[in-house]
Amino acid sequence: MSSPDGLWCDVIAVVGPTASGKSALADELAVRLGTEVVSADAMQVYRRMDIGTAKTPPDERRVPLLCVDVADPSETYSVACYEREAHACVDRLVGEGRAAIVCGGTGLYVRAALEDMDFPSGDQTNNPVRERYARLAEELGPQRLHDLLAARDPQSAALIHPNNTRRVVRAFELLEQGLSYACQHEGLHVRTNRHPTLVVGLTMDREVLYERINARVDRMMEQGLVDEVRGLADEGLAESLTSRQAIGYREILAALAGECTMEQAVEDIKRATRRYAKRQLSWFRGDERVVWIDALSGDVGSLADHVMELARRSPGESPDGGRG
RNA sequence: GGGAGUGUGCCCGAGUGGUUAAUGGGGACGGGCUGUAAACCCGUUGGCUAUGCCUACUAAGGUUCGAAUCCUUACGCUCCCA
Repeated sequence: MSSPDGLWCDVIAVVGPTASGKSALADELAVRLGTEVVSADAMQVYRRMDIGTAKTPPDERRVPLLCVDVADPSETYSVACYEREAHACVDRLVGEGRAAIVCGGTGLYVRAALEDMDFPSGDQTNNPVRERYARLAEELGPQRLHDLLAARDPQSAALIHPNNTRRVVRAFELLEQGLSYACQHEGLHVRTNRHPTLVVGLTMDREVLYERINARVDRMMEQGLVDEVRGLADEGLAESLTSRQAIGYREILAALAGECTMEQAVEDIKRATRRYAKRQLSWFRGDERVVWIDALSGDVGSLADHVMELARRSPGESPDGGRG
């Protein structure tokens, strides 16, 4: 294989919870390897959502940041769209004999970038079928909708908790396309990399992480998060299906609508971010490919040294690396 | 100084003599996840040498077969009159 710069891998993924320093490390790695960074973040795909998504400002990027600013906040983006774009970016870099640096905290997007997810083709996220079942869910209530699914597709129903209406609706949507949620669920845990990949996970002491999150939210406020949200609200963010669900945006939106004080909104953002970090940790802990390194063990430079060492070792000697 | 309240698990807050280790909410922790994923959903949350035991509703006594629930005192907090 091409293995650039004496590396055993073609892709280096940097994952971990928010505020753990992924972006800086990815940027450093990309500089050293003369390559580019592919973002794996579900919210950074949106244009003009910069401060709240902690997008590295263009003038601070030393290498191109891909898969960022590819959608309008009014659009409803999805993993399937992301997968296509991410694969194109990764393949281009690898094709040029360069290692692709994938960096992000959205677990599902990371998988989409690294693996072939094979999402069934079909309608957009926003579609009449989904809307119809969503409405039905409201009429019947979660339990009865789930009962309905159980009658038509017991295997899928068994996999989805009755309260998880979103998934139940999605199962119906697949059913309409002649597919079963249960079928695609099979082999869910088999992770097959498209290219030889090193996945590095950044962790740190939970308390320190939370302090960093709090500080980062305060910084976002100083940088003008409220103005950013206000601007987006003027162009209809509040109606958007996906982007208004972003942490930081929905809370400020609520405050702007007079539902709570701005002070309360800031607290809500911090808490939501903490929880998000926890979920991210939970997701990545379940990924056996991840080689964890302590983000507090050194500065960006030494962390990059560490990663380079892992990437140069042959897969056989590395603790976990080469699988897939 | 006098009077009236109140004190519950990490926090808030129900419970006013008996299926009570104690409803509920928050927080925290853990988990799930294949087209909204920063979303959506679930579980745990006194301790243990655990099919049972111990410690628990400010503290110490008391009443009772039995108390977080009733009584006494102490301490803390709140309010009212001075």
